[in-house]
Amino acid sequence: MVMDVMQSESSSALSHSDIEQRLGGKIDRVTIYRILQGFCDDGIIHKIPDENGKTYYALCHDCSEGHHHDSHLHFRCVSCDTVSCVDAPAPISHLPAGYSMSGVSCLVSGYCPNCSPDVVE
Amino acid sequence: MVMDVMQSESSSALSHSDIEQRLGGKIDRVTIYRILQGFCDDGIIHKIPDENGKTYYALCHDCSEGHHHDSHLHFRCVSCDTVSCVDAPAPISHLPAGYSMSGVSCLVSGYCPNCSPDVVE
DNA sequence: AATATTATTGTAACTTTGTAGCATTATTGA
DNA sequence: TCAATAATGCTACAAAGTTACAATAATATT
Repeated sequence: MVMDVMQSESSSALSHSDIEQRLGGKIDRVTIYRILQGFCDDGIIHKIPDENGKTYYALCHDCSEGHHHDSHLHFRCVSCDTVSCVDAPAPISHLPAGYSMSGVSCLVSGYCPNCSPDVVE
Repeated sequence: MVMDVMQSESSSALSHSDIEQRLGGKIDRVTIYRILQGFCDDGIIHKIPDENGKTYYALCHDCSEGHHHDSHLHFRCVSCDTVSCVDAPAPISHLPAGYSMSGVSCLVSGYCPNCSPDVVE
């Protein structure tokens, strides 16, 4: 059921309370946490903390069994205020000497295609 | 006093509770929040949410009055578990068509120079 | 089929983080 | 000195997670 909710809104990431609301109390708060935790462990969904520490969860179309990339972009639209996965490569060019990289989590803010000034015209 | 604490540990970012501890109860919890908030507004420190939504605060050496860059890297060392600012440029190369960017917050995980396998040898 | 075992869920309590409101104390200015 | 403004402390509150344990459901075993 949790997966259904997430797929129904596949383009944007949902917070725990979003999911809870959409399930209308049919599944307990704690159970939802556990299920999301499980999905994360299995690499089925991404956990995305925003600038204020609020966390969102999103399915990733690119990520399937075996092929899971942790280091890709997440995007928050400052207009429609949705968070989503963006199909873009790991963005780090090079780090200063001495640093090695094992993962990246990156949240970009701006206008999404729907809310982009061009489109709104 | 809050600034003193942050400068004394200038290389790594501190959480609110870190700061609270180091002040040993001399300043109230809420006041610390307010001071950190103020520093953030003034662009003196950075607010850095980690992968788990826990937020850290860090001085940035590069950022001074007037010259404040929001879009730069933060780094968490998976070994010594410290969070810090990294002197690297805004890392986003290019976004898919339709997206526009106004800000980036990026947290890289890996080994810091101190904990790097080479150094530990 | 009946029972034991294991995994999932629900429930309540608790911790942590952050915020809001208001009284109290410092600071500044006239 | 005394009013006005700002900064601090304190209490209470809300939201987000976690933990522990009881209750249900699902599997397995005989």
